[in-house]
Amino acid sequence: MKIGEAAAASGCHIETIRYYERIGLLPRPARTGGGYRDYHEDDLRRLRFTTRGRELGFSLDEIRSLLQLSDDPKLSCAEVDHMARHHLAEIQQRISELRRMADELQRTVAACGGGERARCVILNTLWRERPNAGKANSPRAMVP
Amino acid sequence: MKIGEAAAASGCHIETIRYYERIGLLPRPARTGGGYRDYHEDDLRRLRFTTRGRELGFSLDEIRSLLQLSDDPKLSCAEVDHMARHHLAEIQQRISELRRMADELQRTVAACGGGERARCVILNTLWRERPNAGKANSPRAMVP
DNA sequence: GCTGAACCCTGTAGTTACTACAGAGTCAAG
DNA sequence: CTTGACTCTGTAGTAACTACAGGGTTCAGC
Repeated sequence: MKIGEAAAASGCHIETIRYYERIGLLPRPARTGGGYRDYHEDDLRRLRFTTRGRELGFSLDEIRSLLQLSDDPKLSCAEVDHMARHHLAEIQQRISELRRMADELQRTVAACGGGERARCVILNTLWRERPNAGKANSPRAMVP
Repeated sequence: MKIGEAAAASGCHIETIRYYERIGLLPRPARTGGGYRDYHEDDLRRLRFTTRGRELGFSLDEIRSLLQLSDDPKLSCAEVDHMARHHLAEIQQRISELRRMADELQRTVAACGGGERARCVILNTLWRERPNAGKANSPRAMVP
């Protein structure tokens, strides 16, 4: 099957498939006489594994590891399990970070309400001092 | 004040401040005789506005717009309000997407439980066909 | 046999928001 | 006058794609 069909079957773009091949996530497929990529069932399975992993938020590096682990005949489930748990923890972290943002935004837009105040509540929030200044990014220490 | 102090006072890295200046988000500050950047209270306020905006998840382009709107004497609160609501909606979108991931990951790691099965439950999930294949990325249509 | 549309190829450059150097200059203390 | 901490410019790297430019291939229809 040609790359366009593989793209349609996997739900990702043609360029993405070529990108995955370029970075070595997918093996180089067979070629037709005219130089077109020719995907077989196995290539497609591997591609689907990748897109599925992306849908679960895994990075391409993590997916690369998962594929290697999966290829291993004496598969260690524990390692996969550890990766998944670690990844889940990261996602939960991101969720709580986003929720913090959403909560604060919600409060400010509720206070503003689209009205015509002298000074916008939202902008005031941004100009105001932060409650926990200097802790967000852990910048390098200043000696002087 | 020097850039290192500004970094400490704003909670972001020195390189980040220079980056903001380079892309025109912050105005070029005064310079000392030796060529060092010399930040004043106003520069710091603007920098803090930016880091605060980042904490709320706004993109640098959005922050640029917010700064312009804020500089406008006949400030239109409605526009700021619209931006904030739009941004909030995007964040909520991302939260629900992450929650979808977290839910599915949670189910699989719960089913696996770190045991030594013949075939890992997590990997099985990845190898399995997706329930809604081909819809995730809206790839370009295939005519043939 | 020829044309045109639809598909495919390689290679490169752009995106976001930084981060990490290299190689040099400045400044204050000892 | 040296040393160490700080700063400067400029460039290149990161993740995961996306978007071309400039060509080649395939095939249906005439």
